[in-house]
Amino acid sequence: MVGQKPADALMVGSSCATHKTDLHLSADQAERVADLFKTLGHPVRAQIVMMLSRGGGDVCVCDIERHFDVSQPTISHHLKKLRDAGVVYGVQHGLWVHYSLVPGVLETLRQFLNGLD
Amino acid sequence: MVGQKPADALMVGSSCATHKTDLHLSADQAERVADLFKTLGHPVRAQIVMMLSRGGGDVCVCDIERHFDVSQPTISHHLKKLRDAGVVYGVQHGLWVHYSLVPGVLETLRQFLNGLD
DNA sequence: CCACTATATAGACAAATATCAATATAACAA
DNA sequence: TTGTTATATTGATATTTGTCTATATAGTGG
Repeated sequence: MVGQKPADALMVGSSCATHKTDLHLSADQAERVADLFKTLGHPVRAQIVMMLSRGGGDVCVCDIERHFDVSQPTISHHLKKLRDAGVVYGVQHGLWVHYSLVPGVLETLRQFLNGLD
Repeated sequence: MVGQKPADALMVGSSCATHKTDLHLSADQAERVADLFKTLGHPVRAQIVMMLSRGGGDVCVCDIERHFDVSQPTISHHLKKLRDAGVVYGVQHGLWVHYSLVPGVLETLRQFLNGLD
């Protein structure tokens, strides 16, 4: 939880003219949303997610590696970040591991974005 | 541009069974999408964006500061990151500055997310 | 001009991140 | 068992990030 004031500190007055600032998003929810955004906030990870989506899942790590000009451990590191955030999962098939998107996990972000503008 | 292979390196064969990995997202586009995601990838910034949306724009910095338990320069720093990413803009009104969302800027992300799953 | 206020900037520092080379692990195959 | 291969982990290192205090900037009002 980062720098969040208690709820009863919201909506107090000020001398300037704008007060339309209630959040409608708890600090916990903000934390989860931000964590997902951060996870997608690297070009390699954004593209991995897109590959898994486009490929319909079950994409081999060896095929992921081919698309990028970074080392194998770096790809493995990005996959771990995606796994830890609950965005993807991997299944072992013999020597290979096939990755897929966790279904519905990006719904949180869609809802956040659709609530905006 | 981060660790992106040239396009002609895509879709080569492998000994494992999955090859459904064409990207449909250029490296430049991935960079922009990731940059926006990264910008929203902090709980304070995610909540600032939500406040601006909920408030319909023209929200005073002084009202933003009230919601968080971090110092004034830290809020200023986060607003700068949001400005630099083209997510928000501020207009001076006397001593105060009113921030708003840049209209439509999050459309890129909606499109990215709606193309997934 | 001077004091006061809101916001931004500069500088310092700790923590987190991205990357790579080297190594470990685990599954297959001979 | 021994070798080979795909992926993960470890450890080192450079860069980036988030935060603070202190200070600057710019607008308001006497």
